Amino acid sequence: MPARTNAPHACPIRDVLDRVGDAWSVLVLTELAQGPCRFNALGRVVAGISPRMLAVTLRHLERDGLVTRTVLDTKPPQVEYTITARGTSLHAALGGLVDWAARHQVAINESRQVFDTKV
Amino acid sequence: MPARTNAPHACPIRDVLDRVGDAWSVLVLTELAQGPCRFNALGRVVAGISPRMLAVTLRHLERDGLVTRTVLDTKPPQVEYTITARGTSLHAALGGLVDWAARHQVAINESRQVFDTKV
DNA sequence: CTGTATCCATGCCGATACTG
DNA sequence: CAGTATCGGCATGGATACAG
Repeated sequence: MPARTNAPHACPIRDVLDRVGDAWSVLVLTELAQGPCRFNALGRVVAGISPRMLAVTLRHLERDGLVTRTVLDTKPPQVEYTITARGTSLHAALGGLVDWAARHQVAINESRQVFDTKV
Repeated sequence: MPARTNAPHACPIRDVLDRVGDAWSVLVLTELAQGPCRFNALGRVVAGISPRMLAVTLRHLERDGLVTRTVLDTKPPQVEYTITARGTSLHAALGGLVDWAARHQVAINESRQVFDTKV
């Protein structure tokens, strides 16, 4: 039962946590929270992401109704991704966690160092 | 750059999100939020977890100062795990996300069905 | 520009067996 | 009871090449 491979859980909340656990989803969502963005522009801002993972991530976010995908009939064609209200609310909910992380980050690193030197 | 394998990120928040993304960490932390628990008792409650992953997960949580490990000198020796204040606060912060998930879960599933039938 | 298809290295994690 | 050691399958995701 390894996280997101199988899902025999009765707990549907897992779906959402799995999305949050996905590194790229959070980064992309955070980026789109600042305004609409095109594919390659996202690829540049979210450093290190491959086209493949960017496409997969965007597809997931779109499937969950967190972002919308609109094709502009420019030449050459461009695609703009925009965060939805639902996506914005998730980003806000995520903010609570991020705040927690920011507040405890130093203490956690200290704990880790102590733990590592003891072992 | 797959999530938690490498970490060339300047973003330290990732560490925390990685922990949240780990399925077992959240489940174990949630369980311990209800009160102290011993190793095998946890193994029974967190259905499906292997001794290995339970040990790994608990060590991670302990390393981050989210739980404490106390050896009782009983016969046979038992080990009790207890959530710390820091762990409790993380669990609380997690609550915001869980609430969000609960509120949007139905709509998300609808979006997924729509998306899947369109493709 | 915006993706998709394929290949393959990496490493996670379940199973099993064993120790203090 | 509370773990650790080892093995191996398998999903994840990066690299590359290519298509619309």
